[in-house]
Formats: sequence, structure tokens, C-alpha cells
Amino acid sequence: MLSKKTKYGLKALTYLASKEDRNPVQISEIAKHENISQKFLESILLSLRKTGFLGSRKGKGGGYYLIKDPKDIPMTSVMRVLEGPIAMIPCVSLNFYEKCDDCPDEKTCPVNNLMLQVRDSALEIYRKNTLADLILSKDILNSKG
Amino acid sequence: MLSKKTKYGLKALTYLASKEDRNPVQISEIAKHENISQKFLESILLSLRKTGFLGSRKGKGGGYYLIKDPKDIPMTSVMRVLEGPIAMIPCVSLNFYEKCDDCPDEKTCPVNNLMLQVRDSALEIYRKNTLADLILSKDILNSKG
DNA sequence: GTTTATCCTATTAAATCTATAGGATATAAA
DNA sequence: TTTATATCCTATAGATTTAATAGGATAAAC
Repeated sequence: MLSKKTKYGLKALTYLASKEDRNPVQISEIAKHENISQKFLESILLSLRKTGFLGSRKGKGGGYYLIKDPKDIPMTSVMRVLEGPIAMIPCVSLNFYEKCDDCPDEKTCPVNNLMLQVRDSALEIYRKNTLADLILSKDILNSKG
Repeated sequence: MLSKKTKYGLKALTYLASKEDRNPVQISEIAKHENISQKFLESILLSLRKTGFLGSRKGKGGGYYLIKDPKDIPMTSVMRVLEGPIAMIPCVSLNFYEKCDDCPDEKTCPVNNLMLQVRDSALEIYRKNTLADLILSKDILNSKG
């Protein structure tokens, strides 16, 4: 299950990316627009800044802004920062690998094998979707609606 | 993240499916072979019986056994019973749909759109993998190792 | 009737997630 | 230089979920 942290983080990033300019946007504005608890969003944006996705400015006129081009931000990296592993089980994770302590041999484990396939298919989706694709799909759907 | 319940349930089903006959197998045997807490496994097997995957017999010589052909058990149905929704967010779930209360319109939600793609790719994997495929992959890998 | 193994409910323990509190720090403007 | 503003940061509380255990009831075999 996707955590609310990830969901809110994705929405905030998309909101920032959809703005024409890259001027700072206040937490309160994003929180209000996306129906997110402001304090909770504050901690999410903070972590997105610390991991290199956002810049910030304090004081009046301050806020958060994207520091990269949305089309250079693949969902793989966003998901790994917000949600953690993309794999459903640590023994098939590329970036968060851990051995199962109940499993004598990964190579013959049916769960490992199945989850490897699931991980690969998810990776493919996240790799081909950048932040730019998220706003794009939003706009397209909007104009159709 | 895959719950241990699901992981253990999959291992138990695979163990039962890999047996040549369909005679009852005791919980203790499965638990020992797969390194699972016996009491925990007990509750998992119970739910697999109640959802129509397993049969059981009490008393001496009793235990659990598969009541369907492994190749007629797709991972979609196993996952839904053990893990719940295949989708990462309820608003894109086929069998566990729920509206997001923070989201004014699913059609223009970038998270919804992304997670729809992820769900579809996972569904494809789970649909084409049956319980028979799990033992198969195990055997193939075994003979290669 | 004794042994065996599942059945069933309840409960506890642990971990994780969600959200909030409250003040520190830095920036801008009066 | 003072005041207002908005992020920064740590800590913690509350809620939910997961994992595991306890203990007896029930049914079958011998």
C-alpha cells in the first residue's frame, strides 16, 4: 500500500512542476490546494529538499521550488526517497537488499522468483514515467474532461 | 511491502503443491520445512481453507491439502486473499475500490494515473503465474543449481 | 476413551505510519 | 533594527497494522 507520505509528496511535486515559473511556493498554498495537513506536508517537503529534489527559501516570499527539470526526475528516484524500496520483498530489492532469514536459498524460492517479476514490471513503469509525464497526463485528461 | 502472512502462505501453498499426492500434511511439517512459526502458520492455513484453497482433516493423519489443481490457481486470487488489494492505492483497485477523500477528481489525479499503470503491470504478472508455475520455477532452478 | 491435530477467539507485543507541538533560524520589509 | 513571515528541526503522541501467542473447543482415528 502506498503511504500517504508518498501520495502527498507526489501531489506536491506535481503541483510545483505544473507552475510555469520556479518561484518559491509556500507550504500553506500547496497544502490547501491538495487537501493535505500542513504540518505533515512540511515534513515531507523538508525530506524532498534534503534529498535534492527541492530548494527552499525562508521568510516572506519564501517557500519551496523544483531545482531540476521535471523531465529529468524519474519516478524511480522519487519513489525510493518517499516510499522506500520498489520491490515488495527485500530479497529482490536493488537498492534496499536484505536476505530473508527464513529462506535457505533465494534461487529456489518461489516467492523470490514471483516478486522479482513484479519488481521488474514496476521498475519499467517508474522508469518511463518522469515528473513531467505526471503533469502531462493531468493536462491531457483535463482538456478531455 | 509483502506481509509475512502472504509470504508464508505462498510458501505453504507451494509446499503442498509440490507434493505428488494430495494427502493431508500437518501444519507442523510445513512450519518446520519452511521455517515458519507454527501458530502463525495455523491461522494462515485456516484462512486459506475458509477461502476455498485448502481442505483439511482433523485428528490423527489429519492436516491440510490442496483441493484444486495448482495450474488452476492464479496468483491474482491468492494475493487478494492473503495480501488484499493488488493495487497500491484503493482508488485504482478493482476488487477493493475506495475513493480518496482528499482527491476532488480521480481522472485528473497524477497519482491515480501512475498507480493505474503499476496495478496493470502487476496484474499481468499475477495473472500469468499460477501455483503450478511457482513449483515449476522452483524445480527448474533446482535442477540448474 | 485416549491421543492427535485442526478450529476458533481473544489478546498481546512490536512496528510503522500519520499527524502535531513548539520553538529555532533565516529572510524580507517597514 | 525591529517586526512579520516562512522554513527548519526534534521530539512525541496517537492510530493503525502486523506478527505472534495463548488456551481451550471440536472432531477424527485408533
